[in-house]
Amino acid sequence: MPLLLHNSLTRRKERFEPIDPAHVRMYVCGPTVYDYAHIGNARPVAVFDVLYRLLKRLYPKVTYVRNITDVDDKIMAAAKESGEEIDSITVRTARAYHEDMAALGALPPDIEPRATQHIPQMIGMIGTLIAGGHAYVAEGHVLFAVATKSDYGKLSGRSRDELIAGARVEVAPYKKDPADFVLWKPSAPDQPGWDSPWGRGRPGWHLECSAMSAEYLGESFDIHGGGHDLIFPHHENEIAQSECAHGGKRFVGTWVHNGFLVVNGEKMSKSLGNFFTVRDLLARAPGEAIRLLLLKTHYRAPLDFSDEGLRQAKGELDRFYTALRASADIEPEGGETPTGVMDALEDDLNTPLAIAYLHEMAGDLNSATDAAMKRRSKANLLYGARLLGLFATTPGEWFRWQPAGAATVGETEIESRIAARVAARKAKDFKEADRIRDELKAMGVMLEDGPKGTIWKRVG
RNA sequence: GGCCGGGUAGCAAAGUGGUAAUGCUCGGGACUGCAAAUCCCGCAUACGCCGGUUCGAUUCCGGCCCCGGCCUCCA
Repeated sequence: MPLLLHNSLTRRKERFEPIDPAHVRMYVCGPTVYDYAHIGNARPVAVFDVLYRLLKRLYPKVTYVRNITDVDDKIMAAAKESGEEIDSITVRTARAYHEDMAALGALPPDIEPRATQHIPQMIGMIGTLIAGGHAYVAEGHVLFAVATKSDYGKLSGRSRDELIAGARVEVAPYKKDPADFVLWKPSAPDQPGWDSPWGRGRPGWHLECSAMSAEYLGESFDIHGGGHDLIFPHHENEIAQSECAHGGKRFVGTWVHNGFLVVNGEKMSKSLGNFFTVRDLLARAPGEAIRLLLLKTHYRAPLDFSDEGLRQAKGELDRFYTALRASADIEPEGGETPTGVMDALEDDLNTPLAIAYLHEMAGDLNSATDAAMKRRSKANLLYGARLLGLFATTPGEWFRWQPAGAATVGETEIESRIAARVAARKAKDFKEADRIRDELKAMGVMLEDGPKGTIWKRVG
């Protein structure tokens, strides 16, 4: 079946038709690096990682660009508050971001451009916009003239008049039109800035994505993604800048936006202070459990984050890894993504349905009676998970995971106690055997007696 | 107010014009010294409300209610 994606521009699920089937190009808005990523920031990373994997399966070449915003007023504010140098903050935070996203099993993008390294491209684009009559200089600022883009508002579904009517902020006096937005703004001597034809200054937020996507993906490309909240004004303004700078050429074919992650029904955000960083969560659950949690809900639906949800996601992976561990000696047969999983993902990234198939396959594997069936169902489970980026670890590693700061007991110690228990059981001293089992359980180690002997796992 | 997403069993979460996947929870059984894991069976009379179209709607259309988001930095 063809790949279907919900396009925010048409508000419909439509067949994905790449501009060049030989080379699919995707841009996703990345982080502003001034603080650790929270779980809400991680949702688009997980979602677009699945899309990236799927596209790579479907097309010979895919270029995935995700930017890093390293010049921004929030970064400047963070530097002022802590006294840490801006460069130090952005480098350190970007590194932490990479670590956290890797822990979630996300593949790195092909290109990860930084705003500060593309100032000339941005200045060039502003020049083009001014020359084309789409931008003007006012009091050291360069502003985009919204009135020059007749279809401005097509993505967010709002007219220029509505924007002005709904505006809740004071309009800067130098704007010709209240809806105009900043392309370039002047920097004070103590603020980061670059020389430009309009004086020393820095770019407006929307501009970097237009300049960098053009640099690496061309004036028109296939998919642009990000969180739902970016539709307005960020993506709307990107369209305006890019299309006006490129002679009206269509900027992006398919806009994909993920829904919000909420906590207790409320939006999670840094400004509300009700957020969990990925870092904190990784101390409480394996990264893959966080990833599964993010993919268990369809990407466009709201996702209510909770400890119970995280616990359940961990439990589901326990089930999968239990099945894999029990079939460790089975050689998987066949290497195809199962049709159910493939169809689900091609239908607008239906990850919850794909995961449901995974559960059925785990059941098939557990209940398989003959070797051929086992080989086949193990292959289905393994290859089904691959596009979702799951089962990145081995059952052995998975069952060794424990939360940070947990009471711990060494593996040799565990083995020797198990040996003592085996001896006790052999001697029919079940009281002693149960005592050892309870003792280990108190230390977070669960025992399972099976035909092949006793195995153990750590539990969170 | 405008725009967008959502409202499915105890929880989570898919989906469909002909009485609805999957996982967890729960009950029974098998296995086990007992457990755990696994398997088998079962469970609940689950589709926000009101109309309309239809032989038939949870699914299509209209209206309404509720939750959340955007309209200001934000994934």
